[in-house]
Amino acid sequence: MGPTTRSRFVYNRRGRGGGGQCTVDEASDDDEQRAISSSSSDEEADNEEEEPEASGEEVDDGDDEESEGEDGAAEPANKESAPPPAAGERKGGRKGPITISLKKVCKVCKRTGHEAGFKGAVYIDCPMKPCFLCKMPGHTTLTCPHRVAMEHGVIPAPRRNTNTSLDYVFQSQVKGKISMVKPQFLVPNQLECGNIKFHQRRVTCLEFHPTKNSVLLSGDKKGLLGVWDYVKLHEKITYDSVHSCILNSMKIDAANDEILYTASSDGTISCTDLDTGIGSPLLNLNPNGWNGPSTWRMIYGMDLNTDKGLLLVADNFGFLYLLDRRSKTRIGHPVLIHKKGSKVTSLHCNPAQPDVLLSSGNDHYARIWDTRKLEPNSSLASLAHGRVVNSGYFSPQSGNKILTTCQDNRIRVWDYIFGNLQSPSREIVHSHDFNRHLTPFKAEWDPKDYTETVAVIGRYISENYNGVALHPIDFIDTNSGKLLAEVMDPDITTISPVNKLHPRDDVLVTGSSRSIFIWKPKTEADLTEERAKQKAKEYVYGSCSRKKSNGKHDNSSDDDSDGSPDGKNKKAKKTRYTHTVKGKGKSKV
DNA sequence: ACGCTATGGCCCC
DNA sequence: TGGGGCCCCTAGCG
Repeated sequence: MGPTTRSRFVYNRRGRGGGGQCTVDEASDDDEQRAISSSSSDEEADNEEEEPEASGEEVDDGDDEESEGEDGAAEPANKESAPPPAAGERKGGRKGPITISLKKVCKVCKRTGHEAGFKGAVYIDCPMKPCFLCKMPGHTTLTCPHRVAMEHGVIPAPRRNTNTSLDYVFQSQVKGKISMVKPQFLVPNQLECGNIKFHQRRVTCLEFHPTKNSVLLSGDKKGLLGVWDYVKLHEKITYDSVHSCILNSMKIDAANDEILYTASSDGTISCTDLDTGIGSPLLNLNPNGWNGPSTWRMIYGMDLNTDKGLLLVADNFGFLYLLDRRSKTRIGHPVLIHKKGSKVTSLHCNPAQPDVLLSSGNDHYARIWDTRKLEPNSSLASLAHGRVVNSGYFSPQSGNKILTTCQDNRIRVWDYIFGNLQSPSREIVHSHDFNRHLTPFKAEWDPKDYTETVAVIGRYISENYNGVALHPIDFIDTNSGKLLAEVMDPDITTISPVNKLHPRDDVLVTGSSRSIFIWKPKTEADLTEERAKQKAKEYVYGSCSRKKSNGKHDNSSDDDSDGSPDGKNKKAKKTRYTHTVKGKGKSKV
């Protein structure tokens, strides 16, 4: 029981706002936090308590759902989805054959005759728009060929143990070798420590300390930098004066691990001594202050060439700057590496050959450079993308592969950088398009996976998970495009664009809105409890199902956002979105 | 319960 | 080539 309880730190499921989420500051002792956390049975209790409040409508609810069918204007309690006339009917004169379908107005395109938007936890695409997932016209997400079912969820299949001779052979000969070949891949899918929420704005970057196992660095949109220990949560330092706006990137050299480099949209690079807390500016691209957006320089991409002691930095006008780490001086002139005036979104030095640099940009390209011979138009390769490239990374071990995330909802993989780079080896359709309000999604390699296969990335499009719209974090096999795991928790209803895997441990850290979450793999005990919980739930549904449907508030996270569309946790079938691979040379999707 | 707003990217003129 | 407007499966605040 312990572990799962642990995952529910958010205990203000009743009163919004007043309930007081458990922030790290307030309750420093994590054991106490565990004690307060609510178990699943509490949840049920809450639900039932809430029901009487809305009981009058609840009854209607049930009836309507039945009379109108699944797709129609069901979920009338959902204020938005119910068109005004229908709502009126319902309020006053109960059910009846409410088939006033005439005035269906689409919330997306504002035209009549159809409806789009959330129906409970399911989002209905507007048929006038291209597919939200693959961006091609002619169909919607529901019928998108890239929407395929995932075979296995995050919960592993039950262990086979038949004690036959075959099993014996398998255990003694085959299995031993398999684990030699590839260590078991453990998905950190269990919330380990609750809602860590000291950032006041959305989290924009996260980084594990390269040598101290439980030390984590986090940055937000305001420029706040947090250095903290996720085992001893009270050990936390925040720096609010290092940067004045979006903290875009952080780097620590493992060989010199007390110095932290940070890059920000305020146009500066700063280095902070983590021992003394003293910071000093390394670069300021806006020495003359604010003169309007057309001149203000922002820094997004940054990386370290540890061999040469170089810091590589790129701005939103397409220029790359080289800095000598020690003398803190610029080397040479800025070099235009992407279309003039376009943002360079990320930089990555090849782990095997640090002189080789990968840059990604708003000009729809990722480019490979030799930093020893930098000139405009001297890139070793230009990798074309459909839209803005959010990030590009060499594979963490050999540096032979490239993984990019592009706003055309595709993750691209190049298997061999010395081969033909004309087109990617694979394109994996995956929902990570974003609007300006979110931190860009970036698919990142699992640094522990020396087969250089697994990547992690948050998902934009929501999925109906037991009646709640959630945005999972996806683990993707970049060789096959298969979804290995989707990580989510009913308490996290916000989108999780920032994800980082621990360099050594099976730990995932997620930045979702203002909150940070730590995930670890599920233990046997977790699984057992989960099954029990599920069983209990089934029982409740079975015995008093009709009344169960509302509970709009019961799942709201601390964020208390209305990012969760109303009425989303109606009971509804689980639908899954996933992704598919497009092999080289296959017809255009 | 609203309504506002971030300084995103794209399209169009 | 540059500015204005438009589009949103956002989130949090007043």
